[in-house]
Amino acid sequence: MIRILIVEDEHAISDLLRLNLTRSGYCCTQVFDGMEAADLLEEQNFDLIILDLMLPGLNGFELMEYIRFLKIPVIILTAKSSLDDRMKGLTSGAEDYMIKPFEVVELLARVQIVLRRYHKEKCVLKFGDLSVDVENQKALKQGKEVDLTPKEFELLVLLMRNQNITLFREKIYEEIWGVEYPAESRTLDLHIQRLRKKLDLGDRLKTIFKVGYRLEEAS
Amino acid sequence: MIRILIVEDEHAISDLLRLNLTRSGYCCTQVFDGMEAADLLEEQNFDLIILDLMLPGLNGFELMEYIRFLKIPVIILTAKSSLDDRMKGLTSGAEDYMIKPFEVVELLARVQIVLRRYHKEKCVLKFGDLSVDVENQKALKQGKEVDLTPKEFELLVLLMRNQNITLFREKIYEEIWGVEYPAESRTLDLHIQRLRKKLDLGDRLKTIFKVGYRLEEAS
DNA sequence: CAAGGATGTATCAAAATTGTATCAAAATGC
DNA sequence: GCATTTTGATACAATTTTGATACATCCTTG
Repeated sequence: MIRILIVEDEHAISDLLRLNLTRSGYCCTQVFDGMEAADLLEEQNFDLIILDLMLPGLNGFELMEYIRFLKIPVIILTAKSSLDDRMKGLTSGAEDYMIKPFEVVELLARVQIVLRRYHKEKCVLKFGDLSVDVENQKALKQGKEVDLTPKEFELLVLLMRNQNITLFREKIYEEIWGVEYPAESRTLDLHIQRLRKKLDLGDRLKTIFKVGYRLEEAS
Repeated sequence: MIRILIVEDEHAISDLLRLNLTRSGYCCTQVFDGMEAADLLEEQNFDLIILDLMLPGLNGFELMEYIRFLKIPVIILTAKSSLDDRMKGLTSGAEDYMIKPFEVVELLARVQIVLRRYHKEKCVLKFGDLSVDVENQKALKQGKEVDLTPKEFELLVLLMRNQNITLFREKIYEEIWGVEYPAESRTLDLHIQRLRKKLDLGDRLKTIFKVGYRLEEAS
């Protein structure tokens, strides 16, 4: 799920944004001044920020500095008049900007390209303290990279894509090894063990006796 | 010198563009219909194209298809009315668009970000104690120049432009050697080794077993 | 609860992949 | 044309991955 933070003091505009972005499948959080934004950014992670430069409380540009440090892409909203602001906004690290009043379709389009540019739409799978960047063949546990072999990685991705779903041994074997499951082989069990060990999965990677395996949060 | 192709049938607008872009130090070429544009693209190379979608002769979208094939970034110009066109333009591969009538300052800003995104502007890449001046084919380690051969340099630039991103062997090979990766070739490995040695990259240039390589700060 | 099948675990060797050294061909400069 | 540099090939070493085996342990069923 892609998370967008809307930093805008005019409630009408903020709600308009939220409505449309939510409808497009994004997960939105609204804040109405710069301090709130800074606080929230401390504790939560966002994929994109939509920022009105004319904010009460904190100066928009100071906030930009902080956001740049976090490396989160920003689309700036700015009043029609001030071209100077626009230039400043761009050079201070914004990914894009829109001039108020703006067309909603245009906003959605810009959100889309900014996200594409940041490869955020490419999927990062999450499960508890694990996150798996499929594109980059990276598995992170609590933010730290864990070295996985290609087979282990494939298996993990398969499991993560099917959280809370029981995967049959035969199904897994065919997906990963591409051939039918040789009944006596212990290969699959082995790789499951290796994943459990490397990622400390314990019984969050459940064994379904005689059937297969399932990844689910410990209850 | 950065070369921009302006494809616009209204002479007044075309000239306005040329005037401002030239003043900003870009090298501009003007054409006034799609056929001319296609012909010129056959024989010359450009860094950016500014394209009016409403063209006589060739359909703008057909031209887009061709441009996408050339991998040249495009900023689309479109009449205020047609929002549909804008959407189509974006999805057919444009990097950005502007609605006529537009502010010249805004255009310059967009040209700037699109070029930056495409790494066409003069840039010095940095990674730890390395900095690479792409224009001048110079690689510096702790400020001191390191002699790299052309192939080594190309490879380094590719890696530096994709820090923290896993580059697949096939992808690297195609980028640098321009042909499909011959499965048994050890050439790529060799050049990686040479870079590691010359630049003392150790395992900051990570091997992703069976997948490729990735440049990232040691954790 | 005991038997028997299924899974967990440790160890090891084969296979695959990558690292390294050396050398010759190709390109470049003088 | 010759010397030098760059590039890629080859052979072999080192490393990593993978699957097999053996045995321990666990689960299910009667």
